[in-house]
Formats: sequence, C-alpha cells, structure tokens
Amino acid sequence: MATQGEQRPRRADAERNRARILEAAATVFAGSGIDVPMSEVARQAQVGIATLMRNFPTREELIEAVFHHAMADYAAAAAAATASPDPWQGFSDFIAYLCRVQHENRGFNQVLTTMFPAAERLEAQRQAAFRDFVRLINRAKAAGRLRDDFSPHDLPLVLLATSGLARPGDEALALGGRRLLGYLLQSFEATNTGPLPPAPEPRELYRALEHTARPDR
Amino acid sequence: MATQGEQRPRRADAERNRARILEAAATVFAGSGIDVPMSEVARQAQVGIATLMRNFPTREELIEAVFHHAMADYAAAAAAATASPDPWQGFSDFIAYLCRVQHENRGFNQVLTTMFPAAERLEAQRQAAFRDFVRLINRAKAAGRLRDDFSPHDLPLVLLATSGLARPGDEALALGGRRLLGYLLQSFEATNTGPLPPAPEPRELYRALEHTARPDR
DNA sequence: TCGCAACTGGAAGAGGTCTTCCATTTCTTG
DNA sequence: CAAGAAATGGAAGACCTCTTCCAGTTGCGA
Repeated sequence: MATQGEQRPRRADAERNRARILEAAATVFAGSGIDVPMSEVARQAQVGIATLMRNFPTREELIEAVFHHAMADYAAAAAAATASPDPWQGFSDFIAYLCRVQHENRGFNQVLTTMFPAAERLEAQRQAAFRDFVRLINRAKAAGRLRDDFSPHDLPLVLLATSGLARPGDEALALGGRRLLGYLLQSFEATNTGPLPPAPEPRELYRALEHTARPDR
Repeated sequence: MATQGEQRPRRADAERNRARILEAAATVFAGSGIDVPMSEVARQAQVGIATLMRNFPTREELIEAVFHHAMADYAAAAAAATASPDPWQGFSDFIAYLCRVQHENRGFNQVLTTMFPAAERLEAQRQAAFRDFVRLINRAKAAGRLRDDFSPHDLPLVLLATSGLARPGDEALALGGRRLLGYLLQSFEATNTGPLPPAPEPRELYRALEHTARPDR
C-alpha cells in the first residue's frame, strides 16, 4: 500500500499461501465448525502451523477472513428478499435460505448465531442484512401477511432454534430443520393473534451471543 | 449382593465419596454442561481423580448416574401432564416444563437432546416419558386442540430448537426461549391447518442424536 | 547473478485432559 | 488392637492444542 515508509508488497508465494489457508479454512470450518484445531486447517492448506499463525494470529481473525464473504452473501440475500414484489414470499424465502446455509455450513451456522464484536467487517455486513430485514418485515406487515407483534429481534431466536438441527451431511436433521421452520413460519403469519411472551431486551440478547474464547461460557 | 463368593459390601468411606462425586457432578454439569474436565468434578467433590475414575470409568457412566434421576422426573412430568383433565393445558405445561429445565440445567439440556444407547436406565426413563407423551398428544388431538399432523417425533425438534437458547444464568436467553416456545405452541394449535414439510424418519433422527465421544461429530 | 529481506515450518515449550500406577492410608473384622 | 483388604490420590505418562523460536529456504530487486 502506498504510504509513507512504503512497505514492500507481499511476496507472491506468501499471497498464494494465504489464499490456500483461506480456502482450506473455508472447507474445514464448513464441515467441522469453527473450533477445529488450527493444525487441521494448516494440514489442509499444506502450510506449517507457524505460517498459518503468522497470517492469522487469532482464530477470530481467520473466522472473519473466511466468513465475511458469506456474510456479504447473507446481506445480499436479505436485500433481494426485501426487494421481492411479494414481501411475505420474500420473508419466507429468506428464512428458508438461512436454514439451508446453516445446514450446509457448520461454521457459518455458528457465525450466524454468534457475535464477533472485534470482527468489524463481518459485523458491518450482519448489520446491513439486519437493516434490510427490518424493511422486509415492515413490508410484510403492511401487506397483512406477517403478524404485527413479530419483532426483528426474533431473527436470532429463529437462527438459534434452527441452529440445533444444522449439521452438514445429516439428512434427517435437515428434514427436521425444515419441518421446524414450517411450524415457525405458520406461527409468524398474521392469522395468529394469540399473545406472545415478551421478547428479551435486544442489547442483552446480543451480548449473550458474543463470542468468547471458551465455548462453554 | 448375595451371590456365590459374596463380595464384601463397600466401605462406608467409599460410599460417602461416591455420593459426593455424584453431588459434585450434578452441580458442575448443571452449570457448565457435560463436557467439563473430570478434574473439575473431582475438585468439587474433594476426591482424587483416580477415585472419580474408579467409581465412574467413563464420562457416560457418570452422566447416567447423575441424570437418570432427572430423567425420572422428566418421565413423572410427562405422566402428570398426560393425566391432566385438560389435555391441551397438560401439553402446554409439559413443553413449558421442558424449556424451564433445559434453561436451569445445562447438562440436562444436553442430555435431553442426546441419546446415550449404552445408558440403559436413562434411556428407559426417556422412553417411558415418550410413551406418555404419545398418549398426551392423542388426547390433545381428540380434544380438538392440537393439530392433527403434529407428530410425537416433533418433540426432539422442539427440544433442539429451545436447546440453543438454554444457558443457565442468562435471563435474556431465557426470555428468548420462552418467546420461541410461545411461537411454537401457537403453531401446534389445531387452528393451524397449513401443510408442513415432512418429518424425518424417527430412527434416522434418533441415530443422529446419539452421543459420540467427539462433540463436533 | 547475488545480496538480503521476507518467508517458511518443524519442533520445543507450555498448558490442558485423561489414564493408570503404586506407595500410603483407612476401614473393617476377628 | 492388629492384620489385611479396600480404598485413596498425587503424579507420571500419553496425547492434544496453541505459541513462538530460529535455522534454513525462497523470492525479489538491483
């Protein structure tokens, strides 16, 4: 980059290694989740562990590098759904899309249900998706299809609900996830007017979903 | 036990240690889940790691010893719900009970969403609960309150859905879990007649939920 | 083509988790 | 009270995961 005290551009072999690490991490995270040993990513990328660590000093940096594209796709799907002529169809399709990507990519499933405050690019995309989702919800309500008491902050509840059934390669769980989604979508329809328990305070909910180094916290 | 070559009954101090291990495990599992280091259980029980290992050679044996009582309570709750004069109320109360115990006990939450084929006592209780649950469903349907296409095998889907929001001590997630449950219960009502995606084959679903030594499988 | 800086990666070290040994302790019975 | 068996638990050993060192390799620019 052209700055005062201009650094030498990275070596070509170093750029190739970095690209291979990202590709390997995408594959390994998709199949096994974001908590796999870093040695597994290094092995798949055919680099040394030190090379991986030098390129991505923390697991969270690797996660952001891998998933900010997927999160951009997620934001694009939200935008497309919001632009749908039929807002309820757009809403249903968007929720179904979420369920599908959660199931196909274990790592992204975890990322969708976890906040990474330090991963600014990732969180910016998530927030962009959320803003469109709010517009989509308002349009679906205005169309009289989505129940009025549905909150945009119910989205993480849906993601957490379907998350438990998302496991790549397991068709029974995939069917289960779609069925669960079927139930939920029916309950989101405007024809349901029964009272609902109150929603959690969004800030507290999102704080509960923040990534910690220890998965059991 | 009175057998040929009758063994000496266990020493009193050994029985006290075993009881302390079970109590410690119950506490530690409830707060941190069933994957905590065994050293943590031993520390809380104030015994050596070897003493813990000799009493419970595998983590799964400890899990069964700890949770078969909770699973018996679960079976009792199912029986009580089934005996309720109002079957829909019984059904709703039973589901709400599940959500509550999932939230209060992280370990039991995991046990409710995981099969342990080798833990026969545990699985016998779970199956007893399930048989009552089937009766409860049939009564709620006969009363015209529960939708006809609700399957007993939807129960694990509910458990998995609410599982993702069950984390002891986090009130925001507890509220979220109750709200999610509110949505689901409304979709279970007989007034919802929209078509649902098919259910997974129960045997395949339960196989997918079997406990493996590696949590990421 | 060569000098030199960027880059590499195997391995040592640290810390964690589980398993098992065995010297020591404790409990029970006569 | 003593003998002897049951029981104990700290620690060594094995394995896993991450961090970082540094000798060696490679790429780039003059």
